[in-house]
Amino acid sequence: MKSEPSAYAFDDLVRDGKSLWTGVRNYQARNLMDEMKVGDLVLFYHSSCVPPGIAGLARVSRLAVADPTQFDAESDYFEKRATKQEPVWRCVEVEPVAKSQAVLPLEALRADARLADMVLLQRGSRLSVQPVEKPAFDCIVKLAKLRS
DNA sequence: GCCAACGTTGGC
DNA sequence: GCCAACGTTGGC
Repeated sequence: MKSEPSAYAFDDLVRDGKSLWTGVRNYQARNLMDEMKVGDLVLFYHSSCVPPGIAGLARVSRLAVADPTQFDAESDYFEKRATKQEPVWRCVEVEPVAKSQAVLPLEALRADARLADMVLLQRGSRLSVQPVEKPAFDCIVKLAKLRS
């Protein structure tokens, strides 16, 4: 799951203890969150920063629920099509598990042949929630020295 | 249903 | 700041 650290960094999640992953406004990303189960592990990726990369490991602590920001007319994420009965956007809740010893930079991911098939590394991959195959996940956990 | 225009993402 | 890639919008 990607986040711009200037908006919400891994350390913010550590500080908060848990957080609803609000603001996702892409159907594919939403559908991926719908499939998540409590306990699923999440790589927390920092985007649009220097360096972009894996900042930590998190875990799904609550199944997808209606994203409350869609009902808030003051929010950037307001969705006028949404009603309480029929929400459009959902979000899971996540909690921190481990922080990367150092941010594992995108450049290092690209340099590792074992990760070549990752969605993240495909050309023009902009999805903010992406699936990660277990071999790639395990590889990154080792590279970033994340204990899970 | 097509597709051009537009806005956003995100690495560089 | 640039720009490629992608998703969405809306006219037709």
